[in-house]
Amino acid sequence: MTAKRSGARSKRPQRISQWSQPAQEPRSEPPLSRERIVATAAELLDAHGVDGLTMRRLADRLGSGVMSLYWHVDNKEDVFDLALDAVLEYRGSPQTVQSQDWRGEVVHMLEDWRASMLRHPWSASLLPRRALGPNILSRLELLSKTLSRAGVADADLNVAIWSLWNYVMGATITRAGFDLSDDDRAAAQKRLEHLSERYPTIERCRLLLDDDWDGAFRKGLGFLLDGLSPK
Amino acid sequence: MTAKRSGARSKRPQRISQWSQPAQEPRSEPPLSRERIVATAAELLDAHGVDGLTMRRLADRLGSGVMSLYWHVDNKEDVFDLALDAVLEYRGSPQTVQSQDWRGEVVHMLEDWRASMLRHPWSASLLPRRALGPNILSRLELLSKTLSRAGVADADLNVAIWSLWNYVMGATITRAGFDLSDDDRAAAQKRLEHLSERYPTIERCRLLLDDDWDGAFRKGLGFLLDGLSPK
DNA sequence: ACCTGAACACCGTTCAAGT
DNA sequence: ACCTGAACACCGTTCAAGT
Repeated sequence: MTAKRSGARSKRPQRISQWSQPAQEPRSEPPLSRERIVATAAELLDAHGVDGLTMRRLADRLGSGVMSLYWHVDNKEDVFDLALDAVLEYRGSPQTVQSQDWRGEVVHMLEDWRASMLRHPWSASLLPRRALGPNILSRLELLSKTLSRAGVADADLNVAIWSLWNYVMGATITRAGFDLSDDDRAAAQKRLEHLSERYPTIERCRLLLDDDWDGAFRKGLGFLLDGLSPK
Repeated sequence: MTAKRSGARSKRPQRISQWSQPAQEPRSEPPLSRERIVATAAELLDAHGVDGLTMRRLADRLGSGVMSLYWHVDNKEDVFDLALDAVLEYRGSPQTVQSQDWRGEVVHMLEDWRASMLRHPWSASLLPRRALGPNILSRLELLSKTLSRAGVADADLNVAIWSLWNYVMGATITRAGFDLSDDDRAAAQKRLEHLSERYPTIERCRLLLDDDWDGAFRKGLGFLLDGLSPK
């Protein structure tokens, strides 16, 4: 259904006659597969960002013709969907013991969620309008189960889940977007200085200069969980 | 600096000789301007979505050559940045009286923020990696001022602001993304039914079918504000 | 079942030039 | 100061065909 990241198997065919291969690509490629396509797409996205992913480049890197991709994949949108979900595979504690510390569990899960996406910043900018892949659904399921066990009533569960989801997605997108060059930072700073009479409060609390993103994420999540906690 | 939405002035030149105009576009266009470009871009985005905005189509609709746009605008990215900020102009209560109900004020501001973006769903998908335009900064400034007046200490202000921002942006992006056709909804539903043994909790609380987005937004925001309230 | 090249209908932007 | 057309180096995808 989606990239299971089974790793490209290295069962390479290896039948190269000495001269028929025109000294182009000595490495013989394993056969094309959905998994290889998605993994390579993620590499390309890591290296060149969202705009750097091109069906032609993807095919190039896979050593195939462009149109070969379309046998395994519907279209470029499909590649994006699969790449996003692939990055979100959850490798949490395999057998969660019935812990008493549900808050700690939730915080851990959501910090991992955010960290997984920030490792591949393009995933944040892919979030809008993308479908919920199986890995995302798994994470949502685990979150739901934990909250439910913690005593959140079914009637409140949806609000709790969406609130946490919203918070995490907003934080991740924002953080990924602000992970700019120092030049950009300096420019923003300069603009703010110049306009400090227009945005005095922002200027005073140095909103745009605070770079303790991780701390702010944890603290705000704490506040949200305070509000969500079953009474 | 950015689109002030001053409205296209209608000081149209009006010097059309009867035959030199080859019966193409009878309407004589007002001169090109940053404002007109941004306003027209927003129209195009409303009508055809993010992928529907093309420099060529934009120029067409403005009755100019493509390259004329580049005199007023750096590039396509620039157009996106300007369009996003243009949609976020805040027309709130002009002279806020020193209200006692800071919570009500914050809720109103953030609901308006979300509503403004949902009126133009493309704005949500434009959020990642976009710069903070003057209208966004104004909204952040107003939010900061209100929280500060409400008694949030400067030391906690950044966390409070970013938490609320994250929540609103996450909620807006999610909601805009889920505003799909009924077909998509039905498909998601079907997939979930089929996989209900894999995602039992999600299935049980009908997470993906609950469509009281506004209510969920308000409730979750309430929880977050509970946590953020100065003690 | 899987892969391919040619072709189509587009893109954003550079450049050298016009007024 | 403002606008332009031609040209460049790309795109994603259809199609008819190959093995």
